[in-house]
Amino acid sequence: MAGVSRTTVSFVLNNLEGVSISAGTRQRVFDAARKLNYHPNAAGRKLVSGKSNTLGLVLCQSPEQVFADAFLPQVIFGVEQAALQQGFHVLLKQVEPDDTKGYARLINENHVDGIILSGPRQDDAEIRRLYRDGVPVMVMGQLPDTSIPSVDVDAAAGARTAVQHLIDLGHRQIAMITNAPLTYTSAQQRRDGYLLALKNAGLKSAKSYIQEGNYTPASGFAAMTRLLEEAPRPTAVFVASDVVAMGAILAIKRAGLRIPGDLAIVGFDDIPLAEYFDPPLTTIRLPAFGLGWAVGERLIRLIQNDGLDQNNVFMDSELIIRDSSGANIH
Amino acid sequence: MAGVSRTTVSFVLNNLEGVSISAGTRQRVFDAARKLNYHPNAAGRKLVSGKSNTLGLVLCQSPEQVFADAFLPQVIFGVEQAALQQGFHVLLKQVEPDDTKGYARLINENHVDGIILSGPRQDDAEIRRLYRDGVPVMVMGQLPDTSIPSVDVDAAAGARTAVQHLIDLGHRQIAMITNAPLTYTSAQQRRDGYLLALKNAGLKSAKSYIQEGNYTPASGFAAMTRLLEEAPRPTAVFVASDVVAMGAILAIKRAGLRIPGDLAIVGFDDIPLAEYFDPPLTTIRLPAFGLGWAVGERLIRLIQNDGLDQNNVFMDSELIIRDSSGANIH
DNA sequence: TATACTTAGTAACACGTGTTAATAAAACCG
DNA sequence: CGGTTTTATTAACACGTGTTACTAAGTATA
Repeated sequence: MAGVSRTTVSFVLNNLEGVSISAGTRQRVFDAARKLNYHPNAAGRKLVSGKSNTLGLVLCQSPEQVFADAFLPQVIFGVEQAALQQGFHVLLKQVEPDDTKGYARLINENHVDGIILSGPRQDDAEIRRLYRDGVPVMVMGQLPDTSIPSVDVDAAAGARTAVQHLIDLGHRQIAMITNAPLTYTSAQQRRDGYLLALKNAGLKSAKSYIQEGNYTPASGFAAMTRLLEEAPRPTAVFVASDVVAMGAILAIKRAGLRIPGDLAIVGFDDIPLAEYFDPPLTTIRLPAFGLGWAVGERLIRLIQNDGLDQNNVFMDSELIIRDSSGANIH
Repeated sequence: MAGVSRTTVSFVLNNLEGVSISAGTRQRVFDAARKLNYHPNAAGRKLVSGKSNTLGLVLCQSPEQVFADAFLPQVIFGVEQAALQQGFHVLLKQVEPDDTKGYARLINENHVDGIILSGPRQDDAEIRRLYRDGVPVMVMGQLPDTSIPSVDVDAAAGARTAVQHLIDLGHRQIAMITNAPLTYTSAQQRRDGYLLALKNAGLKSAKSYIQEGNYTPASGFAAMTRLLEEAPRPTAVFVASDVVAMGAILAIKRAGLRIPGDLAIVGFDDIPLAEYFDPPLTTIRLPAFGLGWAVGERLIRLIQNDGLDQNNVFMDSELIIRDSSGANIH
């Protein structure tokens, strides 16, 4: 329609440097493209370039985990934003935690240029294979014994801060409820921060003072019920998940005890509702959006072969002091 | 490597019917494919077939909306599952609410075969254009004055049930806090259900008894504070969002009133935490996962040119009776 | 045995793009 | 004016697949 070859059209529309096209021709191409409502076909581009301009966001969490994970949307949006900024798309893929190999297809069949793995199992062999084969890969969370680049919240430091806060308030009998079974790294890290804070303060930690939660309020209720039967009863509890803390708080109230008077609570995550708990929850705020953004942005750098300044990034969390820890009561 | 042509390979691996290939050849092809770790290239397929086997999931919600939307992950997972079952992928795309045309590119450039639009603006012109052009499109929610196929919760019916529940408990002064500004369809529907329940019971509805929320607990706190100053003070409030209800509940407690003794509350959504509110929240449970599943499954049918049994689907919600409405107190 | 039909396989085209090497025309230089 | 460089444009190939039309050989039928 513009009276030129396909090649010329390609040159003009891609605004290629080092090729000279007269202004008149250029304009004719633009006009024709507009008139024909022309849009370059992605499949054609992908085929010839070998690039898909797409990030694979693989979620390994089980459905229960996800439903309880109040800030997964923020993480996803962070990835989206980072991708958008570089003209990338985001392909979402959920895989059952035990379904290894479910996502390798994305790479093998060239659907995506790289993969973000959220919440992988410790023994996930597929991600290691992809990494070894030179596939651009980022992990959200941590994988031991590998040099796979990752972005994670410095959960241990956050947990340590949370517990230190309780220690500073004078508590000596501090228990903990984990966010998940200790087979999960994120649960281990938070417990390690708890233990470290106790150790630094010269406090002892009893095994029975650590109860396991599993993402749900119900598990928090059960765990707290067990803790209330401990002797001596703890005067403060670090609950490594706000959602789990919600259940724990209900257990405390049902037992007729008061927060923070009888029992101080510090949570973890700072979900949007935490501020509206009764009492408002002292907790650790996670940079959920920033986490997603960072992991997306770094994966794109890997894809484009720009180097990473550091292989493993740990993002800082922030102590948000509200009423449940008793710090605001004078 | 198998000593046959590409054509034969294609026939064998796609298991094409109506073509006869000897068992020996077939096996040689399989063996070679395995040995070479062969995976068909998606770009090549898409190019020749014109199909991308991908659904575009477009989220129009603003970030604040999304962060507060506790069951967005469930919806997304529902779509994922439906897609997975038919061998489709899901491409996620967030667009600013005012950024029309942001997602048409997905179709124009053939990234996706169809689009699911979640939470569109009422005046979204782009979706109407796509629909008119014959693009497979599904809307989550509702769009007035169109015949675009949609899946939605029957929010009006749910709201009506919630309010009827309060009426059945003997309440006559029933106020409402909306989940969002009334410019949003979902807010309108829930309000309409509220009004209908009142009307059917022969009750009058005062304008000042309807206060607006905007997805956040903070807005619920503010709205409830206004309601508490009304004379006569309502004896029950229907809050059209559990998250907003969380803020409303805090306002009630701050005012020294008791739930449900002084003020009964019914929420909407049944977020995972609703059961652990203090008091546990009577609310309307939405089939979030089912919603996502239905919209995904129907979009695929549209893409494959199977007809839809009905153009607009309304899914039922369910009244979950807990303590906040006072029904369990005898 | 001549004919028709089935079986097994392939050559050739098409999809829509990016890129390299080549060509023709124009401009510059001595 | 002959030769060299620059400018504007294109022909031809490549990417990896699905599909149609065709061939050749084998097998049943009359």
